[in-house]
Amino acid sequence: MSNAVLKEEISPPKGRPRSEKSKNAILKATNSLLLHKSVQELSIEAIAKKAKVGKTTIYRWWPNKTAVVMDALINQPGMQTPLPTPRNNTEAVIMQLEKLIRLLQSKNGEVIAQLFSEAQTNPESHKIFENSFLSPLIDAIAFSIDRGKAEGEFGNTFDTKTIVDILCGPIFFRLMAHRPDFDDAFQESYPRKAVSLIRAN
Amino acid sequence: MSNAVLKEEISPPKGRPRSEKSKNAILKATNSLLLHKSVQELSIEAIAKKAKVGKTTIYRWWPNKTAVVMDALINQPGMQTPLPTPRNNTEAVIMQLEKLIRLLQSKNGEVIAQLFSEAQTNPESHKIFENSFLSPLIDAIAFSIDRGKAEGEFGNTFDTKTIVDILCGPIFFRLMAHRPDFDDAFQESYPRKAVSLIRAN
DNA sequence: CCGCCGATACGCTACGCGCAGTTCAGAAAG
DNA sequence: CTTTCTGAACTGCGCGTAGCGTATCGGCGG
Repeated sequence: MSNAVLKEEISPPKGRPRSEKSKNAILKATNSLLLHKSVQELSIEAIAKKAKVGKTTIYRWWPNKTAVVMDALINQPGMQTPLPTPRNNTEAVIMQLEKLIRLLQSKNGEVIAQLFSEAQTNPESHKIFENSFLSPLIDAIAFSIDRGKAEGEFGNTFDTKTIVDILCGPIFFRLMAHRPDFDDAFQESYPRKAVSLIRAN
Repeated sequence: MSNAVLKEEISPPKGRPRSEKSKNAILKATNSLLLHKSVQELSIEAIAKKAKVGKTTIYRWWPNKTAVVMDALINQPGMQTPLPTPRNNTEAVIMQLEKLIRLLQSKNGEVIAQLFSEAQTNPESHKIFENSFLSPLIDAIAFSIDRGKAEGEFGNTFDTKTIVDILCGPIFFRLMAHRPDFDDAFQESYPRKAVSLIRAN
């Protein structure tokens, strides 16, 4: 956080500084390669080659492939579009679900599904995926639900964590189990219906 | 299916028959290695070495690693325990969900999650996983739901496919996103509550 | 009934390939 | 002059394929 700034202020960086040019080249090359390859097919060597950069330069700054891809994904144009302010918590959750589905329907959705997969194998990757993607998503929805509970919009039959699972699980399940059905009709109808399920409870 | 029998009746197999001993050794070695390795870490070479079998013997009978692991998983003791006959469709679905969670809680659950992941990358693996695991599971639940709809136990707000997603999605999501919470309490409470959600609709 | 033949499976070894992850010497920035 | 970055070279592993000699089946001719 501001630690970095603080650190720089106290002790100005010694030695040669990190090359921003190389960093950008790596992220750009990664995004470019991901247009034609899956995350698993992607190799660090290919990234290094395309970015005209040594492999070491990549390994120095990222612990593994997942981290590189995650970074490339986030530092992409139009990734942080904020939501309009909702009128109530029910609507907030619906909009968050819609946003999630929209995101997963794009080319990036494929990449995210692959990162999710990678996370199943590698604990290190799991942490990165969780911290960079899953937790922010879940926390945001959980927050709206908690507030909705407090304000009487949602019932208390399920604990918040389970409600999040019930809302998000089907989205990921459909994406990963039968992607052909992950279509516009689903995006259109699912969020409202899913939320209506838990409104009463 | 019976095609195999039919084929044998028409043209009895020529040449040296497949060695059941090798087949069993391969499946056993696979299961054994999976106790300490992930599916992705598992190598065909390691299986061959442990089973004291030529690599070619494996490649001859299985198209890829996923197929071997899937086969090893199915041909495991206590894998096909039939369900007791339910009194109604609601109960049938509950029992199926309980069975699924129980299965995923065992060591096999980890392996299945990894196979699910592998399926995201490789279309070939996806087909195998779908045919051997996902489809049977989904079809069974869908059948109960359809009958439940016809008999008035369930409503028609959601189409059957979406209901299956709503019931199964959270299970896989919790397994893959935050396994620590995939515990006994979840197994105990989730199926009944989840089904109760869709009873009214 | 015996023994050979074609067909297929077997275990084994070896190969080329691609990628992971590390080492090293030197260049670049302060 | 010190610190850090950088790319090339190196090591090791596993994949998937090919070829060798051997084992085991059914069928056929003697």
